[in-house]
Amino acid sequence: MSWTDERVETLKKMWGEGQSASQIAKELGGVTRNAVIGKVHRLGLSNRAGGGTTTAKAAPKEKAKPAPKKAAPKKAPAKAEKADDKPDAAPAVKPATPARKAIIPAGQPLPPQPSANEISPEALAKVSEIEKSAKKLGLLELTERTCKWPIGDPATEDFWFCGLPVQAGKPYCEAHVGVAFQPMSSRRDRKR
DNA sequence: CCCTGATTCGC
DNA sequence: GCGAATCAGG
Repeated sequence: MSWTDERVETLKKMWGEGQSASQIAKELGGVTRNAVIGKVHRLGLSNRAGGGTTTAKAAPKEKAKPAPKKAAPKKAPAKAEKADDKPDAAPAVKPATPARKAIIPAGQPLPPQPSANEISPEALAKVSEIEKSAKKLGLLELTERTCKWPIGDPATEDFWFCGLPVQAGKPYCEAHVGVAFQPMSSRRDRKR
C-alpha cells in the first residue's frame, strides 16, 4: 500500500481528531501503526496541532542513545556531532503571536476538550455501557491488568468485577477510571 | 500485559 | 519516502 492522496488525507483528518495511530492504521488498512506514525512525522504534523495537547513528552533533548548493550549490529550511529549548541530551552510557551495556521476548517466535530469535570453524566453512561460487556470476572480471575471495578452487590450472587482490560497502571478500565477518580466534588455543599 | 507516540536507520 | 525495530512511558 502506498500513501495515496486519499489515505494521507484520512491520516491527517484522523490524526487531527486525536485518533491514535493504531486506530488510524486499522482504518486505513494495510499499514501498521508504525507506518502511520512514521508518515505523521514525515508530514511534519508530529504534534497534535493547537497548543500541544495530548502527549507532550518527547522532549527534543539530547536523545540519549546510551551504550548499545549488545554489539548492536544495526545501530552504528556514534554521531557525536552537535556543532551548534544552543542553550537549549527553546521555550515554546505561550504563543503570543502565533496564528500560524488555524486548523479546524469549518464543521469540526468538537475536538475532545477536557475541562472542568464533575462526574460527567457521560462517564456514568459510559460505565453502564461497558458494564454490559464486562467479563464478569470472579475475584480469583482478576489480574494486574483487569479492571477491578466491582459490579453488583457483594452480598449477593450478582457480584463480579468488570474485568475489562485496563490501560495504564490504573486499576480500572478507562471508563471506570473516569468515575473512580473524581477530582473533587462531594466536598461541596456539606452545608449545615 | 496492554497500550501510546517517538526515533532511528536500512531499505 | 517508507516502515520495522526499537525506545520510552502510562
